[in-house]
Amino acid sequence: MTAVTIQCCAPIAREPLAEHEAAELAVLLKAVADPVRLRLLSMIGSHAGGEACVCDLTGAFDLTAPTISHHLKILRTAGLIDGERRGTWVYYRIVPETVTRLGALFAPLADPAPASGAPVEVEFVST
Amino acid sequence: MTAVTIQCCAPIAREPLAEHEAAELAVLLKAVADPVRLRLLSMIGSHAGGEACVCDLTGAFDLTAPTISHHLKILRTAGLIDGERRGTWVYYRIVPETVTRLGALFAPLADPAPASGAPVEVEFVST
DNA sequence: CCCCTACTTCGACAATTGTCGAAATCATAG
DNA sequence: CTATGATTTCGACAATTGTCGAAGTAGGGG
Repeated sequence: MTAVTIQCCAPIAREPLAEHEAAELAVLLKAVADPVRLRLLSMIGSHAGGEACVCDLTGAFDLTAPTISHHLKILRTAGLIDGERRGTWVYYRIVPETVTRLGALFAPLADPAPASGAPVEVEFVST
Repeated sequence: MTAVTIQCCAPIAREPLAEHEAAELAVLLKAVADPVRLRLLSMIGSHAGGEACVCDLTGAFDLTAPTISHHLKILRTAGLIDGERRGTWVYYRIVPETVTRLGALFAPLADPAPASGAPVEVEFVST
């Protein structure tokens, strides 16, 4: 099952999110909004070779295999990771595009007009 | 105003998240992982003057005032917005440090790992 | 072939969450 | 002081979610 690759939405504080954009993003965010899944994601991403098999992951948790599998499925469905079976083991790796998209959503809030594709600089507005 | 950067946690794919870090971040992410709250956040952030009163927000939803208030409370408790009462109305504004912190979590993943398997290509998806 | 290990799917259950209506609080106007 | 409008708190309820054990699929080795 391969996931949807959606791309949309300027940084969250730039302009009001449309209803359907918000709904889409919420699915993605719900997928990361869990301690177990956050750790799974970071374990997979930082694992040597950029991938980890389920057997590398389950040991780190006090949870049963079905539960870990359930969380991995949610991450996969959201398009955050991608799994591949090689022989006995199933290997997961991060889908960088999706993670990057999340990063862009919460990009530093700047004044509404850096115009071109130039990098955005952080600027805090003082009250 | 000084640009405070709250630090916790390198980008998610950099190193395994500690259990308590994951728990903490999950609270923050749960706060944004809802369509209504995402829209609230973006409406507040992109509103003229950088702030919006509750009365500016409720009209955009098909929800009752108590429900909007509930969502605002969750955002506030998570440290994503800050509210201030001025006369009859309550004004909310974004707390940029917290939003920035989320952005840093999903910062573009650099070189994932010492080549041991297939390399991961980092691609930037822009809107 | 049968078994064993790795992983996923299924069905059930308790805990959490989003929503509402009713009632409370808070500030201004009369 | 009372009335009115803006917002929050409270209590209840249905829907969603995280977890488990049991059973299913897939691959490798005797």
